[in-house]
Amino acid sequence: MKSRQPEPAPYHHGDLRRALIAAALAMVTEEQDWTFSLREVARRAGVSPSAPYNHFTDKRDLLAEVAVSGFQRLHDGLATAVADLQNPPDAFVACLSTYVRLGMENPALYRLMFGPELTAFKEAKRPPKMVTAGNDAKAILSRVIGAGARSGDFVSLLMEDDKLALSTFVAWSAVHGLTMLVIDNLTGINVSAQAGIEAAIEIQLSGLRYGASHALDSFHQSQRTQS
Amino acid sequence: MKSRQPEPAPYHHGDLRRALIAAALAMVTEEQDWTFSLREVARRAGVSPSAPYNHFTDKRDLLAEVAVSGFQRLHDGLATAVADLQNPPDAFVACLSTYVRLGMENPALYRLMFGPELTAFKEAKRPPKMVTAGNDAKAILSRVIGAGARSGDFVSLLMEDDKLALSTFVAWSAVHGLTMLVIDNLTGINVSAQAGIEAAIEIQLSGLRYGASHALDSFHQSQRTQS
DNA sequence: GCCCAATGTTTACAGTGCTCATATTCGATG
DNA sequence: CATCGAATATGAGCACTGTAAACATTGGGC
Repeated sequence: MKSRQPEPAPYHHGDLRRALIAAALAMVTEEQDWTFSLREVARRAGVSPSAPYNHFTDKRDLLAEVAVSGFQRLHDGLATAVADLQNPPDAFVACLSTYVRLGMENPALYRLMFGPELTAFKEAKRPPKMVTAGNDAKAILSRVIGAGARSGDFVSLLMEDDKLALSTFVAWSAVHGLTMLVIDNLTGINVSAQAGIEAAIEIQLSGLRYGASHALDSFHQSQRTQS
Repeated sequence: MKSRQPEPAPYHHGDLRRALIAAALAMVTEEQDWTFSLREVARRAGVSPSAPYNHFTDKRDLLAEVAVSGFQRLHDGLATAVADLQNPPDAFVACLSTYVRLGMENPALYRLMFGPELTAFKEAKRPPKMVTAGNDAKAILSRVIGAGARSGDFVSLLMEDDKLALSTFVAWSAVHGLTMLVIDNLTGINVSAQAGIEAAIEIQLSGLRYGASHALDSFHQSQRTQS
């Protein structure tokens, strides 16, 4: 009996690669865990246990692709968050809070993106796709900080490229650690997490406004002496 | 031959529990990975594959114990780092840089301590031993910040308990994120990592000195209105 | 129409975490 | 000192895993 639907599930699935990534992403999201078996992903996509090996070398390879879509989601979220904000400090705050919010919405995906499974074990290099996807997201934050420097909201020192990169790195690492501690329930403060998060973001903002000058300057010097 | 240590002689084939923890810790350190099999740990300790189950309910349970010793190592490292420093800002910087250094020295152990495997998957609660071990380490940082507030090096607002807790949380999350990005090779800055780390720490210090006032104040307000 | 490469299936293997019944030993008790 | 129970170690075994290899089925270019 022929199916009336356009896809009669033939021998060749058609677009298996994408289907497997989608299935794995869904499973990570639903179970908040990626210890499921590759066989189960295949089952969910309706193919045999070893079919995925035609499209991915590893289970890791599949999960890396899931992580890439996580980075894309992060990038898009940040982009829309700052789209309508002309004021750089506002955009900066929006950036950071969006970042934390996305992490809280799907902790397992966030952990997959930054966790050790795909990151830095042994000699295994982190898949380049993940690197560029992450850089794309980070670039948004960097642009916001740069705009703030030019507008005079942040210290003007940040207009220099290397200082901007350093400052972005610092802000990124701060919000990264913040997100990690929050989704790992390690805040250790007995107040509304939201209030704590907002305060933490404010402190980062203060750093860009006033406090960073001395630190960036000493960085400048250390770079000269060390070369 | 009686053991010289005060520890009462354990049981019949040796002190297996401790031996297994030590073996696992050594393997994590050597291989920078904890995907080894529980059977291999047992092999290394010279016992049968299922012997560990008399002392640990899970492989996770064993790894949790390894993480606990990691936290103890962190605690001891921080304690000795700040031991001889009377000046709070110096102690603060020593704290943070020691933290990052320890993380870099044994990335796999650090990732095990904070990683998702033992942390927050599903309903599995993080082992209480790990929680207290982590809190012990954090307490050192908190004491340093408190001392700085009383000495006048940091904003005096931090003498209040809740502000101190929040501020500790912020500093902790910042250095946590910093360490993570560094050991994951995600810094994205093309300068000496050491210089970047020092600058990042300086920026955190600036926050405590000057910039935190406004943020902590708004936190104060938000806490009142939300309660 | 035919052939090849791409894609999917089946079978198989070594290794895993973990359970359970069994064997061994230790330390307290009679 | 003999004995007994609890603690501890062993071995076989189960369900499952990731992955490889040989085979089957297809679609697109000649």
